[in-house]
Amino acid sequence: MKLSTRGKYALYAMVYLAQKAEEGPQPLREIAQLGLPEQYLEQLLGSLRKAGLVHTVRGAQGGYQLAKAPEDISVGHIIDAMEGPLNLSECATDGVCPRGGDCPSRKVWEYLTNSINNLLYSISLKSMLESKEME
Amino acid sequence: MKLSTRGKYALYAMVYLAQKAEEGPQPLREIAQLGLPEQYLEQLLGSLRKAGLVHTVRGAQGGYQLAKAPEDISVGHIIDAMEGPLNLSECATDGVCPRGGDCPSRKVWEYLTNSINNLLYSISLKSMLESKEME
DNA sequence: ACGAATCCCGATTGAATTTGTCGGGATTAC
DNA sequence: GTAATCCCGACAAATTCAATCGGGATTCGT
Repeated sequence: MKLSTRGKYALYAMVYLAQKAEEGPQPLREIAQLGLPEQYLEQLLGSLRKAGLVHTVRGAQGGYQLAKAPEDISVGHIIDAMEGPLNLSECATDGVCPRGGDCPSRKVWEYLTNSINNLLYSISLKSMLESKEME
Repeated sequence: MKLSTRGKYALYAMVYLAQKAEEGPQPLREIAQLGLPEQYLEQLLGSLRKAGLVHTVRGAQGGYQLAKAPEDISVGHIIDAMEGPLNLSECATDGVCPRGGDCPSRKVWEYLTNSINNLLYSISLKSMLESKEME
């Protein structure tokens, strides 16, 4: 199981923005210096904006900045915005499982989905920068 | 983030085998009654065999059975066998990250990988059948 | 020894998804 | 007005996933 580059790049970008949170809008060009393909990154930032995680300033001297405080943005928010809600098995959500509601696998999907989401949402950009909560 | 059908089907099959653990080898045909494409499932069972999770009996009256007790096989073993080791970001393992070792994202990948693996390996087929450990 | 029931396995195909690129339009600072 | 930016939909390439195909190898029962 692997994360897509969408989620990965987006997290890199968001960490960058968190670091520069006090310095006004950061242009795409700058952020892409992290080693990310510029035009692709632009798309990703678009998704982050639509998800309400970044705020953009258009025009010259414009750029991207966090829409909320770093402690209010979690890895979960970011991954969600980039890849859609974590969904290990449709069976766990859709309810279109041919098996009954007592299917042992379904319970595992639900349990895992919840657990992983808790994990993801418990790590904020701020805690990342402080390297906290990660032992 | 989504699980591939490889992992999903394999878990269904393994749960089935765990249920029939006392009844001798189960032919592919039987297992596929779960609603899984037969020839595809055959491939998957091949991977499970190579990973040492199932044991096969060839020839007429042959079939598949668990290679170990249901309490000794975890969801983690199965997912691993089907999708390779959980690897959210190569950066966390390869060490080929252009960023330094103090990259905040890298720590998150490592932390998440460990946490999720712990989760996965803590759920055995046996506990699944008993619906334990899942609240 | 034979036939039926099985597993084994590599090759191939088709679809979907991912990872980008391209080109031009809209907005704003200076 | 011009340069610096963001915005956005369409396109293309590469990769991965899901599944099928065709035949080979093993073993049971008789």
